[in-house]
Amino acid sequence: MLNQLHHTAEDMIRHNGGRATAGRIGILAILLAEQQAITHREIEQRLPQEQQLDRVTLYRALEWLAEKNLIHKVTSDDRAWRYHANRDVQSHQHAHFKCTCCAQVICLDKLPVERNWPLPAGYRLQEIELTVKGLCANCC
Amino acid sequence: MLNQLHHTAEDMIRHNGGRATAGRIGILAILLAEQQAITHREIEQRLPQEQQLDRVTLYRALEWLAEKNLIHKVTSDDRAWRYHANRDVQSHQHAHFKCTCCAQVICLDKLPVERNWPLPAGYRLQEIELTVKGLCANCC
DNA sequence: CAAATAAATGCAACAATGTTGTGATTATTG
DNA sequence: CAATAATCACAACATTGTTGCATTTATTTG
Repeated sequence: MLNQLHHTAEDMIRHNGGRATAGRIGILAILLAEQQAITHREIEQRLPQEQQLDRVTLYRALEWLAEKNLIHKVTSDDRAWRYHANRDVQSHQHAHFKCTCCAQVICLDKLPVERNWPLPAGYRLQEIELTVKGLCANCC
Repeated sequence: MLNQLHHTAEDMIRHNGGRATAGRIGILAILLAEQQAITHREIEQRLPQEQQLDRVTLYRALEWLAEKNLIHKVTSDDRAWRYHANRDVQSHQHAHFKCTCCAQVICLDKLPVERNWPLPAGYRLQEIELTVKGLCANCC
């Protein structure tokens, strides 16, 4: 199963004209396997012992994956970015839930975010980031 | 005028049972004078030369002010918190605009945020944080 | 398949933001 | 004015992320 994801990951990377290195494939496979958005640290922990990457390499791989729209970054209030695979390329809406107790972050893809809010005159909207905070089922 | 704000600030602090120290009063007056949400660094810069505070003191004062609901923190994507005075105690809704060019953050208090979005079963909503990103009038 | 090369990696050093512990200082109270 | 509890300043540390550069590696080319 994880093997399957590695295959998928490799395809996604090659389709974007990038080198299919063990690091990138491993990272993307981990993100594909994960329902939640996870941190740099959590990705590191999920990488097999024999394939630990330098912190910088990890950051750069994530940057590259985000650039190619294979994953996206989620801003949080603990100043650690979390990452999540983009399963369906277009419809990512940046709506997330973060548990204030266990810090888990999940994607609320169904959440409709209106794009025509009134801004002050002369302002232009580019992107909406919406985070709902609360308690997850486990922490309730 | 700034004098007036100092007076207001001092009142707000005393009403919450805190010590009215020069630092706290100065910080709160600065935040009251500001339309935007500003960073730790920007607060430091606005403090008069003869009254510079230690970084830690500033952080702790901000923490205290936020605890007492006199100000609020705004999460951003550059992992620096921004602070803004709570003029009217109840109706703060955590809706903000951030310019992707100059990093300015303003409050969009008028923005209505619905509080009854569908969450997964067992999840409880506590707070909604919404940031609209785009270009401000100056940067357009 | 081997060599060439552009891309990716690892290491060291740095930067920014924020936190913790502790002894000194100060606003407030009586 | 003295007592005292709150606040402050300093030092040291933690976390997250970035930059520069020499080394390694995936891919391409002959």
